[in-house]
Amino acid sequence: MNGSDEGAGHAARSKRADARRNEETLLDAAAAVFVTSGVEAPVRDIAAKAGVGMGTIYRHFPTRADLIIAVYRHQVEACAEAGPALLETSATPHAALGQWINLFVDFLVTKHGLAAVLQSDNAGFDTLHAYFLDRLVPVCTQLLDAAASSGEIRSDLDAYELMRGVGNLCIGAEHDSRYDARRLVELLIAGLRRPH
Amino acid sequence: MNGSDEGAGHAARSKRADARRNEETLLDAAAAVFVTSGVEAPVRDIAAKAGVGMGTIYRHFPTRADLIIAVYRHQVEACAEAGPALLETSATPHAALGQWINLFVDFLVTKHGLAAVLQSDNAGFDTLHAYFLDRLVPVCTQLLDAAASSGEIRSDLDAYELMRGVGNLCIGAEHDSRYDARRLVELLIAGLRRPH
DNA sequence: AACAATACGGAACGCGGTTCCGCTTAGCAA
DNA sequence: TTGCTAAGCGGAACCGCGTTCCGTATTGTT
Repeated sequence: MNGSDEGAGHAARSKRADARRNEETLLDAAAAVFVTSGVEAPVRDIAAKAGVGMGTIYRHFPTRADLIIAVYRHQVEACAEAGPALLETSATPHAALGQWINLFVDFLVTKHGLAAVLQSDNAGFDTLHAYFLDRLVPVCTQLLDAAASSGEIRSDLDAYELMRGVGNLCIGAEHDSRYDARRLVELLIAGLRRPH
Repeated sequence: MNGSDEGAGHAARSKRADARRNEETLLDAAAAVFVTSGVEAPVRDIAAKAGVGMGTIYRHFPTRADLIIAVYRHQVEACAEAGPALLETSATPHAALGQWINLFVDFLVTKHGLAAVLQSDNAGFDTLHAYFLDRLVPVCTQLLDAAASSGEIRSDLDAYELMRGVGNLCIGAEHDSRYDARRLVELLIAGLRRPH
């Protein structure tokens, strides 16, 4: 919808070849650094890892959010697309919801510091926040609606709130062995069940 | 147990009068700044508000955690003490647990940024983390045990995990009107209910 | 009044994000 | 091939913030 291709699909050539190469390099470097040092790693580290100067990184990715989005876009897309698929293949909508949330939690928990940054109120991360929300809330809404109309869950919680709650529960899960975000999220989903 | 009085209760004189005055002033200033700018307000702001230099603030409160603890100690104590009280006055242990968690959530949600800082993995905040945990986890354990042995809830979640989860759910609740931490915490507690 | 001990203020340092500008290089045209 | 220009690059420099350090001021005691 934006970013890598220019839309009209013909004369999409505006970037110089070295620029595109550098963007690639930066994405790889950022991905690597994110794994080892988390998504809040110093910008200089990423630039160093990529072997480029500070200017280059800021030109390609004006905010850290842009970089994070670029690095994880594929996985977020995959998660978003898994929603409808799960709805079809799962026994019940509630099961689909549970599995999809699990997917999301796994994603967040394995990305060092991402959950924290997602909920950060720092301006500059709000485009990141917005991207995740835009992409995933509709999917979650669909699953939630399906589960609600099948009568399995209460319907007084909207997808936005659920997603934020799940995201929050994932914060800090990566370096605290006593804290299992998955379990708490399960509990939360269990709490959604309509009392019967 | 530490801090303001020297324990043995006789020759408790070690601090100079101006030092004690400054400590008071700093606490008041910090409390005020925390309200307006959150618990992550620049140290300089607090020093300025108190009308003291940087050295003074660091001498009295070597880490930000110390300052935060000092400012909120009374309220944390009150919360801790409310636990056993609620257990006696409430209809069921589960109800007591719910009310106590509510108390905790209200406390966190009204302290701008405190929940976030509580879960922060920054070294330097771990004494804050530890203080909250030391003080509140035993209380929560007591409530949880009571509710578990009365058969109201499943017993496979320990107090530590619950407290962390609740704390996490409170992050960012203060400036997002679409997100109601209390509701999600309720859901979590509902999820604790033993299926019957 | 003099003198330690204690405490104070704020300059200075380090780190990390961000900007800015002089230099380099890709891509094109003659 | 050679020149030219604009796109792109590197990294020094700047800013804000946490933290340290030390010369100075204050307290309380003799």
